[in-house]
Amino acid sequence: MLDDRKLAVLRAIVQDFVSTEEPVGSKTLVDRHNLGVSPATIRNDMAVLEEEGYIAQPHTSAGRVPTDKGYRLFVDRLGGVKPLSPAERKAIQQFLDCAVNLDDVVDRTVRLLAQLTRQVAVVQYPSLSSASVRHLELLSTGPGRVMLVLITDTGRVEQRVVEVPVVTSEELLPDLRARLNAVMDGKRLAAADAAVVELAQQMPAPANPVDSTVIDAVLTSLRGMIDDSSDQRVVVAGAANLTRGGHDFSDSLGLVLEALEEQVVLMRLLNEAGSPDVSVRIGHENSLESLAGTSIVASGYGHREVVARLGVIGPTRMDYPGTMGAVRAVARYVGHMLSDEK
Amino acid sequence: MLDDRKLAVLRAIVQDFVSTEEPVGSKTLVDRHNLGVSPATIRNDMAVLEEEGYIAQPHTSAGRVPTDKGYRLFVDRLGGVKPLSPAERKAIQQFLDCAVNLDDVVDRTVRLLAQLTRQVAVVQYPSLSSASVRHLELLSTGPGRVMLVLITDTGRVEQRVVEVPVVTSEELLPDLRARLNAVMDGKRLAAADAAVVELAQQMPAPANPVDSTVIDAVLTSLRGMIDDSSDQRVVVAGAANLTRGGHDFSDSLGLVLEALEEQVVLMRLLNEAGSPDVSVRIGHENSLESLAGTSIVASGYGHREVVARLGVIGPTRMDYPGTMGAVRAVARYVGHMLSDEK
DNA sequence: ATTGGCACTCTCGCCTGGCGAGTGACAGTT
DNA sequence: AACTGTCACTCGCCAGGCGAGAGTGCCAAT
Repeated sequence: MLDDRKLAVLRAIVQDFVSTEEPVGSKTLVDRHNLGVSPATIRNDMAVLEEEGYIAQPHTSAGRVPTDKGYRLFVDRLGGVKPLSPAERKAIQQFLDCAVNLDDVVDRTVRLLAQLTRQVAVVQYPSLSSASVRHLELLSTGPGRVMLVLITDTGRVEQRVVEVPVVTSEELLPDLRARLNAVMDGKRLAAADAAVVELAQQMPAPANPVDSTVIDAVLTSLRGMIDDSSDQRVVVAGAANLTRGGHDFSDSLGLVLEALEEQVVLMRLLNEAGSPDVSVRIGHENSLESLAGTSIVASGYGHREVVARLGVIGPTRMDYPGTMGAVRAVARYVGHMLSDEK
Repeated sequence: MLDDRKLAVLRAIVQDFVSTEEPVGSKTLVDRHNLGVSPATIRNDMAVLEEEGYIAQPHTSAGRVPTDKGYRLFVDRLGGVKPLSPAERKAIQQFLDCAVNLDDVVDRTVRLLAQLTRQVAVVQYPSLSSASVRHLELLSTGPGRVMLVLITDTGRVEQRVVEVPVVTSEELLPDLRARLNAVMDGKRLAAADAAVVELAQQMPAPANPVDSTVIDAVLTSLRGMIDDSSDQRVVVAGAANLTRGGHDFSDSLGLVLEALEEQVVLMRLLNEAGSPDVSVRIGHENSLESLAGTSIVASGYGHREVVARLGVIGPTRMDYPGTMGAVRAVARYVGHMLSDEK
């Protein structure tokens, strides 16, 4: 149905349209790429491609433009992934190596990705639920107040303050802390929650009845914290890049900006393609109406297993090979990062 | 020089222009506001106002538009501050009361402010340097690794991991922690830094020579953390609001978005007007070239003293009284919030 | 000081016609 | 059977011209 030349034509159309941002006609096509045939032949091929729905013309007697379906074919079979230059790789490494914090890692990653791809970058924090507990700390931060600090092996720190009824006895908190760490340490968060429940039942009845309510308060808050912090965070950078380039979707720009501020929406978009490797969703393929004109290139990242996802959002007319290369490279480096830095 | 009527005319021009977004002429002016005079009189007044630089016309024979100077006069002497409706106040309170975290407070505040003013909201985290130390925790998170967790009375938590040469002796960390807390507790961060230095000198020479390097590593990292974390963070929300309204500065939109992603820039903008109360910077009054078309309404917030600032950024053509009212109200509520919640 | 009238100057929207890019169809060539 | 050259045709885009409308500045009158 589609012979090699037709595929070559489609590839050429995509490449030209991406770089010039203008509908591309048969003449300019043969001029720029040296396909060994005449414009007329190309026109016939283009007619077929249009019939099959891979390209379309914005209006009669304008050049052709790839459709979502056309981009999809391009990404799957024609474009490939363009690896980064050694210089770029080095720059990535140097930039990320300076990070001291988990926050810092994420922050640098998202900026880097935005700059590298010149598009909007989105990075999800390493999920807590797939992380395991490294330490739990209980601090008395004032009369009647206890602060819980939970530290995971991905370097994330979560804190919460609990109001407890009264001043507790001296040894209560250290004791509770020791017990909790004993059962939670090294466990996955989901498992840790179960461990807390179990511990609550096995706890010896405390000497002081007030202590019992304190323990109760702390444990419920802790469970709340575990539960609550599985809703993950994402950070965004490079929104200004949306204004670059032919303001082809200038009216939908507001809608896109709105979507970028909705954590849950971004989360869903990132996770829609579950593949741990780099994946692409083009135009209408993603579920959000307001993002019909945009594509999302995403990838999981992590050390041994995928702990979260990152990606970029840009117009469907984007440089897929380059973007995919950048996303893949950054995802890998961040993965390494997480293994040794924290 | 400017009699009462001329001021009234200026006020009317500002109000009309803000609501209609179109240059306002003498006729429509007398129609909408019932100044008891004829258009011709208004024209004379407008000529004077223009001569003085309070208004300008985009082109001959179009209506008049307020200049930055005109807005300034309006804000200082004519507009006043429009208090929020009781319903709005209640909504603010309810929305903010749900916050559990410092992060949560800031997050909710910035969203609230964006929604209330329908503009871009900016909230600065309570500064660490004006905060005081509530607790310092040292945790061993693995062989050769120590995590520092610093908690301030504003509820902020800062952490950092230190690589130490070898496994430390059992009592070293608890001992060090006790000493550090003893000298730092309750101190302002700036003072705490000095206290750490002093402590370093007074420390008895440890039994084990390796311990000495550990102590060194921890203390330098701690000082780095104190120093480092005085660079504050800001969060932004409502960027989508920039696209609302007549795309009068559509070309500069990209520049504004870029500015919004630069933490340092935002910080400077917020702090430019040092007044603890609500302050306004109009158009070219703020130092950034790319924000020439925008105004910034900001205010300090905090419980007893100003711990940080918040504000909104919008087009110079904005509803100043309403915006100022919203900013003031939110700043106050967040102040209350900080006093008791954390 | 205020007013009504009048001439003037702009911008904006609309229509127009010419231009050029690009196509589809068809007949000719290899 | 596939490719090529050609030609008529269709549109969108870009001045240029025209009229309407809005608003001003000035001046004489009250």
